[in-house]
Amino acid sequence: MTKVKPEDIAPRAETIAAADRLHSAAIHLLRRVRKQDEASGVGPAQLSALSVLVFAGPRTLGELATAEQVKPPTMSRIVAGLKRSRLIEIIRDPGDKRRMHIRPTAKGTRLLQEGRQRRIEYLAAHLGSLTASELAQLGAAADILEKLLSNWQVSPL
Amino acid sequence: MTKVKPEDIAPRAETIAAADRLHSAAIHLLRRVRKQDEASGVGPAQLSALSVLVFAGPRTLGELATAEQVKPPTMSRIVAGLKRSRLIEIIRDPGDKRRMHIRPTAKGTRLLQEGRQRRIEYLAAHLGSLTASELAQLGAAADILEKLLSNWQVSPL
DNA sequence: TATATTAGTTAGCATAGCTAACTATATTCG
DNA sequence: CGAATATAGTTAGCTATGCTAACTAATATA
Repeated sequence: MTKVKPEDIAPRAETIAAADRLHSAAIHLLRRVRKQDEASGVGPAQLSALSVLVFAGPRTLGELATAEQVKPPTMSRIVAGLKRSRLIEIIRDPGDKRRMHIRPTAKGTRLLQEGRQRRIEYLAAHLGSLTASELAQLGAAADILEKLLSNWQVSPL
Repeated sequence: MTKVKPEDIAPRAETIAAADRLHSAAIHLLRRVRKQDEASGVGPAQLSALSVLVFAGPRTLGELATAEQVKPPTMSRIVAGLKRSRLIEIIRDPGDKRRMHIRPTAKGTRLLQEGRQRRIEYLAAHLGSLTASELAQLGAAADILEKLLSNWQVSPL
């Protein structure tokens, strides 16, 4: 009864197949939904960062970069774009002048929620053709994935 | 007994919730997996186009653009990059000199399969912490999604 | 206080998306 | 047949998003 770590287990055929199909489905799903987001006139990276700010609250630039799995210079430019469009505002940290706290403006919050609305309606219109059981399965899968992703340690390079 | 089209149905709360969680899970999953693909030294758009060529067979540039939901100039550049890296080769159509048939080289096929291997091992190592039941649910969800996506009519603009 | 660390920016490069305008080839129609 | 039209792909030029390297400014530490 030897104990093995996940990384040591040679993936079984079903695992491989599930991983592959999941990957493919995720790519194709996002391609479709992404098109809806274009209507907002804001790029995907900006939209995603804004979404963090709206749903998880204000963050510093570094925190946002970490949350979005992006390097600071990249986030710096994303934030600059959001600021130019007046979707966020920057509050200087009173205690540490190097830091900036970034938070959505009312306009930013509105834009994000409208986008969400649009995306949801689009997706839901298509999910509507599924049976209740299928829909439930998708919801369950999403939950399993999110749970999995939340303790998914990114190996330090 | 009035008949309604999917787009006319106001999405129910569960549908909205499922759509949202699905979208979020897909985004986060792909962010992780994408990192693995970087090891190939080929960008995501090139990798995705190459994958079509390897798994669905040779295609013209226009067909590839359609398959990848991208405009012809974009695909033109993606193909140029793949050619520069000698991952594909171009065969001129004998009957119509405007057309090009694009097919993977042995190197291209190898690179794609190695990438798939790497991605699968990575994903599978993490999926391995799931129970058999959870894994089965993910696989089922992927199938439902792919089925849904395959008859997902993109509304003509 | 001098040094090191941390937060964020700037510059410069590559990929990827778009539209508009182009070339070259095929097709259609008078 | 030949002119007009349609189709396949390319080129040029814009934006957005990713990176690394090198920088500034501020804070923390020795």
